[in-house]
Amino acid sequence: MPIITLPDGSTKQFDDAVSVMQVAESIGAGLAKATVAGRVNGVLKDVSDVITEDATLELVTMKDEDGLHIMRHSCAHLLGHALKQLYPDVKMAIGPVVDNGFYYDIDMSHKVTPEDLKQIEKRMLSLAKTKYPVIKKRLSREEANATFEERGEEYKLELIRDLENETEFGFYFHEEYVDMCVGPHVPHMGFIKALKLTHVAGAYWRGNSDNKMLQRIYGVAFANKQDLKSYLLMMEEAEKRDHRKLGKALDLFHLEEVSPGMAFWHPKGTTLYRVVEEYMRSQLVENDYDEIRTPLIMDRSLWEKSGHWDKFKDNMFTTETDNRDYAVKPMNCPGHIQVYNRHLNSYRDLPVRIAEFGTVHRNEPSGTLHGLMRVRSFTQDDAHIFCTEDQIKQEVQGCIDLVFKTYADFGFDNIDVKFSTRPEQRVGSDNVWDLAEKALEETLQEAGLEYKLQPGEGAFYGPKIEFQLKDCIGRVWQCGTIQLDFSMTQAERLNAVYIGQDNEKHHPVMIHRAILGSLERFVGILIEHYEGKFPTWLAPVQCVIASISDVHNEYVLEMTKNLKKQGFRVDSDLRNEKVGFKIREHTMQRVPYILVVGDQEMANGTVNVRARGGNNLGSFTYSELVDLLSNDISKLGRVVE
RNA sequence: GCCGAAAUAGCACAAUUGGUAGUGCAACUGAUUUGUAAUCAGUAGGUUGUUGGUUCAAGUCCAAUUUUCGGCACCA
Repeated sequence: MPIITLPDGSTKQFDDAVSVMQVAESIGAGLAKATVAGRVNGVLKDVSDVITEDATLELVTMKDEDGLHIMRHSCAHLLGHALKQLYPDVKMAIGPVVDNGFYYDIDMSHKVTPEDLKQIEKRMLSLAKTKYPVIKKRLSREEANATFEERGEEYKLELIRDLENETEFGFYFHEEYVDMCVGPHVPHMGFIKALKLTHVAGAYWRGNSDNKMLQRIYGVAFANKQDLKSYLLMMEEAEKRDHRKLGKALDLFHLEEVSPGMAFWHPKGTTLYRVVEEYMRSQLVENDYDEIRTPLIMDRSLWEKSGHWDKFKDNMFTTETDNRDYAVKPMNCPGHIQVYNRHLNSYRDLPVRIAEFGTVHRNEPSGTLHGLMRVRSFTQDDAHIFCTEDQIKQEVQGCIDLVFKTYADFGFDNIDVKFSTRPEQRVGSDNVWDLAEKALEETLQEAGLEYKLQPGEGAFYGPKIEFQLKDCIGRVWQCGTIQLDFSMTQAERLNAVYIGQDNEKHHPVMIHRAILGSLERFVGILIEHYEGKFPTWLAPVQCVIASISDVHNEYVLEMTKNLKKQGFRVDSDLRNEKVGFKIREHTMQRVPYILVVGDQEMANGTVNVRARGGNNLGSFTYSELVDLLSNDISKLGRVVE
């Protein structure tokens, strides 16, 4: 005699075991119709699942995030249903839910084209329209195997084989199509109203590159057509922010075949890049770092000692001369240890903070390159802190503070923090890893930061904290990183030492830390974050002074010269064009201020200021203009436009 | 690296079944002297990513290769 407690606290008593749907029906027909699934004692269940004992129950509808999730999962099954009808020889692998949609990995000889996607989508929608019921059954291992053997679903059979301890499997029957799933799923396909198959791509079976490559069909799905439409519109808008497009349109940088994955920075892009670098340099001074520069190319033996050669030799650029093998540096740390070791250090010197805008080259696999986000040549705002074990927490805390201050100055407040622990392939004893992981984790907790644990994702020499930002279409990129390293400084590696209070030699702990990470990537993210409408601080051109006709040119040139002398980035536009033409062009170039000079302005010794966005701010004298720009710049990226 | 797609003027894009490579913007020249998102006219610009093949004829078909795009695997 189960007593069901509903979210409002009310209870319902039933004489016998009762299904989620029966409870919904007992409340009302409308609710029953809208119910996708139930949350029984906090666990999602199908509407057909039976409750035998007292429980709390929440009915899940499409207004619920979980409802949407379930519908998307059912979309994957619907995709399977449609595919099997259109391509009977297709073999289904796995079909999970992802952000905004779902995918299904499939194996078949026919290569799915974008044209095919349209046909498959059409079939899915027409199947959904019939609102056929989804029937759930629990099958024994034998029945499950028999079902998939009959259908030649070799991937599903492998999945069953690997679920060694299970005796029963959840099966969902979609008319003639069958899929195995933990569920829950929609009670009938009428819940699927708005979906779109977006693209097809390759994906390895079980995410392992030794396995066969399957075809992965991606789709998005929403509760209704309106939501789907606004999502697609949002994606279109987001694509306009793409740093590769804006990089071209705003004349910031380009990439070309002669040097894949290595950017050619144009004058405007270089200005932007340099402002970012100068900002970081000012932070180094404020936080007691010493800036250094180390060679691009160093002897192979150094990389063998550091352990990089062993793990990354395939991804390193090498060169050879006078019978010596060299590697182009993929990291700055070995060079920094050479500088640390230039003299004997005392415990009194620690912590030693050594920083470099270090350009590194990594021969990344060709398929990974992506605009400025993933490149083969990039500059890290890199630093290494040599300290004692007692100083670790304080130093890591200092790095975390610097990360958040820096990101806020650049206008970012949405930052994901990840904590990555020991990987399988690593150097250093387990004792040392225990120590390092504990130190980082405790600092994170003391800082009160929310973070996600990534087991096994650490660097080969130590655990790391990562700071991630998102690009315009939701892809996540690692920027800042703090890594704790007890190994590199040891005698058998690069042998960094200091003389302790006890007059004995000790090896310091090394903290690897980058705030922006790769300057290239960070600039790429800035471009997308601001859609190229950089705050005045970062804008490659802060204002353009446009003459109305050539009688004003001399005045414009004089004003331009004066502003440049004050350190502002100013261009003049004296072209023989109408002012509307000039304004259009500089607006499209996203210049923060356009200063118009005509007879009036010349007579009054002013400029007319038009702000980006089209607001006319009126007439400004020279000193008023200087104030306007200076005030703007002093806010850095902490501005809301 | 793997799977799939793509590559045409500085940029954005056309080019029917294989049949003279075009348009817009930008550039250059001239006219125009302009008041807040495009003044008008003219000129020039290309071995269609590269290499090879099929064909009377290739931007178009085939092969190889490079790069880019979308994912996957990788990411010190």
